[in-house]
Formats: sequence, structure tokens, C-alpha cells
Amino acid sequence: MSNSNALDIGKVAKETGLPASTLRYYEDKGLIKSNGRNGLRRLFPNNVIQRLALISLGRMAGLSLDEIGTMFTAQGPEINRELLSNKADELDEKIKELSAMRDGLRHAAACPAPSHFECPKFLKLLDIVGKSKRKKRVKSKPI
Amino acid sequence: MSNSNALDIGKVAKETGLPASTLRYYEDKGLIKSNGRNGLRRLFPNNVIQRLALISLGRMAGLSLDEIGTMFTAQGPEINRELLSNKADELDEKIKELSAMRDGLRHAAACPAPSHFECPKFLKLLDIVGKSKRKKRVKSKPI
DNA sequence: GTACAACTTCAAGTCAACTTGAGGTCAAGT
DNA sequence: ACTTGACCTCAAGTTGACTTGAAGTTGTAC
Repeated sequence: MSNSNALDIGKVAKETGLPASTLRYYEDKGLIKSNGRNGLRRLFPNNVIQRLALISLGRMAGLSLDEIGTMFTAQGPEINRELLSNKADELDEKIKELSAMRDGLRHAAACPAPSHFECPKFLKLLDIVGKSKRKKRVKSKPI
Repeated sequence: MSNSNALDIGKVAKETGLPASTLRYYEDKGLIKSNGRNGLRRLFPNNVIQRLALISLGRMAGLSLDEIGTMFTAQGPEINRELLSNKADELDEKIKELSAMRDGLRHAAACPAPSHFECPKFLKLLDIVGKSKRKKRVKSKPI
């Protein structure tokens, strides 16, 4: 049997749910590293699974691949605690926004006013949206 | 003075914070309508401001411009209550995910373990991320 | 009456994170 | 030996929501 500490790309793909193309892309970007080759086939160390989970975590937290890359510096997959903390704060912000948004939608869906434009609550929500829009552009980021 | 029920694109831009290019783009897509022209300059009805706020609301709730477009059907800016309700549910989901994520990040940032890979809590978080990754691809959507 | 800032159109460019396609290699099972 | 399917590379395409640029027009303040 082959080295148990070496996964081919198909295994990794099955294990993580990520398509092989994505894994190659991540390797290109330097987010993961293969261990060597069997012929021309990549061999990944076992811990690539964990690392990919970490990448997923970062993506879900709204980090770009580049930001995630900076977390993986020279001495291995060491994590920048400040970056993490900042991201947690940002998430808190976003959660608050989304909660307000959800409440607004919920209300709008239930509101008996014939047109939402006759409903003061809805108008107030729109007003809030308008204001936050004016504060800063919302550059869409992945979730 | 010109008709008080007619804003030129610059006014709308200033009022909403959206660049003129975006407003033209939205008109192209049929999300807003101009009232007519003054020469070749668009004139927008006053209520375009409200409509743009509504569009912003939709965007923030994660709707695509096309989805928002379907909310504005024939008889005016009438709102699809079911769509709204569904989106509210989706937001609830997302809020839960983000909360878990935030807690994870917060913990990771504070955790005294030398490497996060030695911290059981962190490993469990990664595991959760891995599982949710396996459930469904995360196609990034705007926020 | 003229300068010019603000508008116009339309096509093309941008961004991130991938995906797809063409054309090729190769290990393993039958 | 040979088929086959999983792998390879590299360039180009995709998506959505805009932005930018070039080239032209015009309302308005002076």
C-alpha cells in the first residue's frame, strides 16, 4: 500500500468536498502545498485536510483567499490572533445588520398595510438602509 | 425653477450615495425608471429615492438584482411577501452560522493553546466547518 | 456668448474565486 | 497489451455588479 501520509487529489476532494480544480487553484495560490508527486500526480500530506478546513473557516468568516494566505506564514499554519479578533468584531457588526434586516423583512412580509410605502415601520427601515448606504459603500464580500 | 418632482441624476446620486453610473446601470436593468428627459439628461421622479432604498434593502438581505427586479412587477413596486419571508428565514440561517463562526474566531483568538491544532474546541469548530462544507457548496452571495 | 462641469452613449474592463476545455500523461486493473 | 479513468498543464471563460474610458452634447453660471 502507498504511504498513509499521502493523499492524492481525488482523496482530498472526496474528503473535503472541494473539487480537484479548486485544490489545484489553492495550491497555485500557495494556500496548500503538495508533498511531492507520484509520477505527475500530486501527493498531499494528511494535514492538508485540516488546513482546508481552516481555509473554509476563513472563507466563511469573510476572509479573502489572500487574507487567509497571510495567516499561513513562514513557520507554518500559525494563526494571527489579532486578525481573528478583528474578523470576529466585523462578524458581530454584520450579524447586527443582518438581524435588523431580517426583522425588517419579517415585518414587511407580515405588514397589513396595502402598500409597504404606507407603512411607517417599513419606511423607517428604508430610511435606515439609506443612511447606512450613505455611510459606506457595501462592497460585496463572500460569506 | 424646474419641476420639483424631477431629479437629475446628480441629485439622485448625492441623495442616495450611489454613483451615477450605478443609477444608469439600474435603469438599464429596469430596476428604476426615469420620467423623461431634459434635453438628453434623465429626470427621475422623486420616489426613485425610496425605490433605491428598497433596492439597497434587497441587496443587503442578499437578493440579486434580478431577484429584486421580480419584486417590481407590472402594478408597481409591490412586494412579494413570500419572497420576503423566505429571505428572512435565510437570513436567520446565516445569522446562526455567522454567530457560530464569530464564537469560534473569538475563541481561537483568545485560546492559550500553543497551536490551534492542539485546542479541542478549535478542532471541533473546524470539524463543523468541514461538515457544513460537505453539505452544500457555499456560493458566495453579496451582502 | 462662451466656458465648463455635468451630463450622454456604448463598449470594454475589473474583481474574486473559481470552472472549463483542449490536449496530453500515466497507473492499474483485466 | 490495452483500455480507461483519474490525473496533469495552461489558457481562457464565467458570474454579478459595477466601473471606466473615449468621444460627444448641453444646461447654466458668468
